[in-house]
Amino acid sequence: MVKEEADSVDGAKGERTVDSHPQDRVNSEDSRAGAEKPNTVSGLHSSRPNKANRKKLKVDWTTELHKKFVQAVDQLGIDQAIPSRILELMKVEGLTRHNVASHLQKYRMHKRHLLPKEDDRRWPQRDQTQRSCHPHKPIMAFPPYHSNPVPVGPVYPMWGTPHPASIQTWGSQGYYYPWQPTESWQWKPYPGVHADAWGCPVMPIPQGNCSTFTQNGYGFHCSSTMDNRSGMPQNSIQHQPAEEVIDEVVKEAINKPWLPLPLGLKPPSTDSVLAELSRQGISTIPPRNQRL
DNA sequence: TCAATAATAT
DNA sequence: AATATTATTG
Repeated sequence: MVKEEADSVDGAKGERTVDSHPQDRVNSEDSRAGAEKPNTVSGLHSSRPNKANRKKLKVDWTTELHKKFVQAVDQLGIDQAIPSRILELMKVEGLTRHNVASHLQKYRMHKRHLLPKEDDRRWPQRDQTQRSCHPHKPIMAFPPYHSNPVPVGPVYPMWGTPHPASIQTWGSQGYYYPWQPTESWQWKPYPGVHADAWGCPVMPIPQGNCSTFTQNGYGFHCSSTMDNRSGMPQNSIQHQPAEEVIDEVVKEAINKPWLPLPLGLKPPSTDSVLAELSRQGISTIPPRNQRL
């Protein structure tokens, strides 16, 4: 049992391709995936595959699952981002509060760690199915005055990002998530959100790109200054910014709507934003609380 | 063995 | 609910 990754039908990928499963299977019992799946669950005794054994099976936090998780957290906002609520919002059968709590823990930890620090290069992605939306890895351009005139002040505590309610946003309207889409985390910047929604990089990178590229002032380290005694190909990013870089920028922009967009990013149209929201099942913009 | 990740305990 | 600890896995 252990992981329940198996059931991808196609066999093309070990992982499932798209969520498409409104209700994930958290530990599928299907041991049929080929003689494998040794019963790790010792306590599992044949009989009803149903609920009897759903105790020890591990939840595989696939991207899809995680996506839901993140979305739930997003919706709830940091105030309500509590395991039980998250659980509800996710509506994943079989998932327990504990599962969520555990994941939340990890989630928070990671955020804490890689946020205040330099690049928040996301976690390793375990599913490369839907890679970034930039097939050709265009390069991002940055304003020269990049030294960030914006007194972005303190680094936000990560989980408690301020609610820049009064700040002008990209869209013509002043709208955007009150609690802000704090997800600099996910493997995919925004699942299902396409380039059009968030803007596409359009310009080649200037040469002076070595320093920082995030609006915060921190960014990727200049590889030329690093001692690569190991002779690693680390300078690769210099000439060809990985999608990570792009992701980085996009995320940065998403996370800090109140900052000016970096050159090369076009703001999403209000329409696309709304469309995306409704796509995600959000037809109404929650003012603040979801609580009752 | 070790690191990562989820489960379980406090 | 949050955090700490333990267990499992690769």
